[in-house]
This record gives sequence, structure tokens and C-alpha cells, in this order.
Amino acid sequence: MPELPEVETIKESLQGMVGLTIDDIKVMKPEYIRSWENRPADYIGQRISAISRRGKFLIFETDTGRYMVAHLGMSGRVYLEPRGKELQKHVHIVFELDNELELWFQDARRFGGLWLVKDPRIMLKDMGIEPLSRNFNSRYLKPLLSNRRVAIKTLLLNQHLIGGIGNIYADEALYEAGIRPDRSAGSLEPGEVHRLVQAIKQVLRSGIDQRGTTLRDFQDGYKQKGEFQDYLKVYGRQDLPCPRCQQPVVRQVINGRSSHFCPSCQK
DNA sequence: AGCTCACCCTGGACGC
DNA sequence: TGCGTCCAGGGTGAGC
Repeated sequence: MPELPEVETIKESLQGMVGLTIDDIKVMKPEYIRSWENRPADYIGQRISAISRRGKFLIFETDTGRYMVAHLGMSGRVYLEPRGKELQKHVHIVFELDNELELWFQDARRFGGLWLVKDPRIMLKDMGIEPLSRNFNSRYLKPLLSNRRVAIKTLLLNQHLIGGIGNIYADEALYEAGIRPDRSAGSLEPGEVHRLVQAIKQVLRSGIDQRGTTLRDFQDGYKQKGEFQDYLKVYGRQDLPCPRCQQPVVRQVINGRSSHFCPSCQK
């Protein structure tokens, strides 16, 4: 489940693609292309000029200003393979590059997709703030929480408010901040909002430092797994001891998402 | 407007 | 071993 640290890790791993030219594109599953504002053929012969990230979206730019925006959904992978290698299952799009490599878009569950657009700002205009930016602080977050009755965990997953937090890092951030995930957002005290902001930044940075969390599917652009799964304190650890107080971690479904927390350390 | 929930999809885990 | 069932969840949109 690629969240901000995983997409950032993929982005960083693929920077060697900048400057390469797209020789050809193969579309095995046209449904995986969610926007046909540009046609695949428009990208042939184009040079990749930048690869960036916004929230959980991965953005490729060509030197003539055409964009490919990818979202990996639950099980999406973007990675390089030698040209001509036999395609694996669920590879939906292939970009042939001029260095004898191919970029594969593979997604078993197909919750992800690829947008071929002229201007990514239009499709990303409702994306919330980047949580690692300086502008994301308690002064910014506090008004977003006021008078909202929704669970703080649910609010953190709302991409229109904050871009890039998913289920794993939301649970880990709330643990670090000592806040129960089912607390109503509006009930957080100023000190808790401050702790939550710091915790979000800390767990996202740690996730990036460990090159993402690989529970099953995640890998970077060179098929390398991440390490942050070894540092998870509550996510996926129901009934295992809280690292701080040794009480069993509880799993509870909140708005349809499995959530993990320590009932002793999180208030 | 805020909120909840069903839906999309497949592979893997689990029970019988 | 094999079959059926359930679960994982990001984003969207319907409905309250």
C-alpha cells in the first residue's frame, strides 16, 4: 500500500530515468489509463525531464510539457526491467526507454491508474497540503480539526486535507503522538495537535529513511524492498506488546479501516 | 457541508 | 489437496 514514503522512495529510485527518451509504449490494459487527455503515442520520442511526487501521486514530465501521473492504489508497482523480458502477470503499461530498459506498471488489484495529462495541477488541485512542508504545522492543522466530529484517524486519511498519509503511517503517527485514533478530530487540545504534527513528520521521515514499508507488494524502481516494516510499533501488531508499556496492541475498525493502537499509551 | 458506507479488484490466509 | 470465504484498503460517489 504505497503511501507518501513509498512513493517518495520510488521517485528517488527512478531519478536515473531523467534525460532518457521514450522509444515506445505498450498498453496491455487500456482501462488502466484513467485520462486520455494525451494519447500514448504523444509520448513516443519524448525525453523525460523530471520525476516528482505530490501526495501519493508519482508525476513524470517530458521536455515538451506532457505529463504522466501515476497512482499505485493498493498493489501498484513501477519498476525497471531489461528490454524484451517476458512480461509478468498484471503488467498493464510498458514504456520502452532508449537505454535498453523498460518501465513497467504492474498492479494486480488495479486500484491504481495512469493519467496522461497536459497539466497535473488540474487533477491535483484538490490535494491537501504536503505534510513534510514547512507550512504544515499546528497553526495550519488546528483550524482543520475544529468542530469536526469525525475520528482523527479518518481525518488524517482525507487526501483533500493532507496529501500522502495512508493507513500505516496514520496509525504510527497517532501512536507516537499518544492520541487514540477514534478521538473526534475537534476534541484535540492544542498540545496534542502540536504533538500530532511532529509525529506525522517524524514517522514519514523515518519511513523515507527506511525506504518504505514492505508488507507484501511494495518495492522501489529497482525491485528493492523497504525496511520500515521492522520499525512499526502498532500497525499490524494486534495482541503483540506495545513497545513502550508492553500492553497488548488493540485492533479496531474505524470507518471501515483497520486501526491499531495502544489503549494505555494513547488517550 | 460533513459524514458513513458500499464498491472496485485480486491474492493470500484460513477453515473445513 | 482443494474448495469456499474472508480480508486487505485508496479513492470515489451515493445517500443521509
